[in-house]
Amino acid sequence: MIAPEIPTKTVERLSRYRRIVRERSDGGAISLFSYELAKLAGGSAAQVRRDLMAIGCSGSPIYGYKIDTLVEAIGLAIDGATEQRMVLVGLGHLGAALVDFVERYCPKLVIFAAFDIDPSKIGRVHHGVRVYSVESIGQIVAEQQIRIAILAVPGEAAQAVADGLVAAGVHGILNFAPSVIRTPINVYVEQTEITATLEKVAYFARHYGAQQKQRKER
Amino acid sequence: MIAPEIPTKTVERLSRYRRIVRERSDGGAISLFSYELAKLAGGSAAQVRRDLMAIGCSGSPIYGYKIDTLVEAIGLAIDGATEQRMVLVGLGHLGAALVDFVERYCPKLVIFAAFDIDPSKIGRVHHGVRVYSVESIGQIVAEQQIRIAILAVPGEAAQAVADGLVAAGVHGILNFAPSVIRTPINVYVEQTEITATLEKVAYFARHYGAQQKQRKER
DNA sequence: TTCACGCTGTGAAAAAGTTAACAAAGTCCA
DNA sequence: TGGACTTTGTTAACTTTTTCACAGCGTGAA
Repeated sequence: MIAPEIPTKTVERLSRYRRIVRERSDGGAISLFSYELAKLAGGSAAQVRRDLMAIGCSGSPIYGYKIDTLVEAIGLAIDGATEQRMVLVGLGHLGAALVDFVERYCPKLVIFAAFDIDPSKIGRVHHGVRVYSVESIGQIVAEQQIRIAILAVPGEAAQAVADGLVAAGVHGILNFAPSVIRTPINVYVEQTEITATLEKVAYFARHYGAQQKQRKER
Repeated sequence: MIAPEIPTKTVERLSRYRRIVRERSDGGAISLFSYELAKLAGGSAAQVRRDLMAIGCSGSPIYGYKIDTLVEAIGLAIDGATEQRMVLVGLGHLGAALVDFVERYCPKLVIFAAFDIDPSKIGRVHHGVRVYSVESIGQIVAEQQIRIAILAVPGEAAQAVADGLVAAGVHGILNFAPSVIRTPINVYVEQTEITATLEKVAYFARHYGAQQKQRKER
């Protein structure tokens, strides 16, 4: 299989589907229909089928989609062959929350190391993750050939840290800092705008008469 | 002015623009051009102009957009007339981080109260926010006529909490829990999928040869 | 065997979002 | 004064994403 080139939005939804069907599987289910998954994930049945089609996953008109086949296919499509190691920069409240998230919900992702400037945190181990000084970012990332980094630092520090990460060989950055970072074009950056998300919810909550987003499930 | 009905994506970007131009304004700038804002925000100049057009904000070919006009126009478009009060459910690491975020970057949003099940937190004040027992959610939300809620609870608890919030009159929910919640159609729900975002970055970092998303800013 | 049923897979249409491109307008400089 | 320059406001083209709609296919009932 070459590069399937899955659309951005589909990748996101596949991840959600996987989480949902895993839960379903714990409940004893063997298979489900597209409309069931759509209801659980908040989308339309056609979209579910199309997303699954994109990764070459097919179901039967009788049983729907087999859950274990589905989990496997999603894994094949979006996970790497091996587990992927990441580093986390900034172990404040947000960083700590992220460590828990990854540990709990992302079995194929591992936070290999965390970095902070607070001397009282450096050298300690938080949830199985060792904390280093930010000064050693370059060295550790390069040595360990880490390709993915999570930024949970204050906005002012984000660009400098990002520069160091890129220089050390990182290809993907998930940035939670409220400031847009600039990188070479071959680095994938996902900018998580918590502020913007909050303000968006406030806006649409005020305009709640006119729904967008809300799927017509039910 | 009636309901301007601004597109979802535009609302998000406007929020980002505002944050950026505010910073710029601290730096002494009076006005900027669309291409400058585009570069700072990671988009195209045409998009910036289109977004600003959507809120009836106009600039001059000579100065570009005046920063204070811009901030005011964005505020008029996406903020309410008065500051909006929210409640936060779940004061773990993530919740604590969110309190800081709102305080620091969202001057028009106030977290009025937080709720948790941990007795050691209840009754205390965290960053100016008083923590109550989750049992009092309904009462406080209804009494104070809170319309927006942030969910930072474990996935298992999300649906039950959401039901209570909706019953108490909430119109908008920002859900950080990794489980999709169901609500009546007149409630706006924003599902923040941290897990999915992480996996997406991992996926695209691996496929970094083929860029999407990355704007061609230099 | 034959029919009706319900769901999948998928092309085609529609909608949403983004980029390109250009007329209009103000300023500067000669 | 007039022409070159720069950037806005906006329309049109284009791309991406979502929805519609229906043929095809096992199954189970008759």
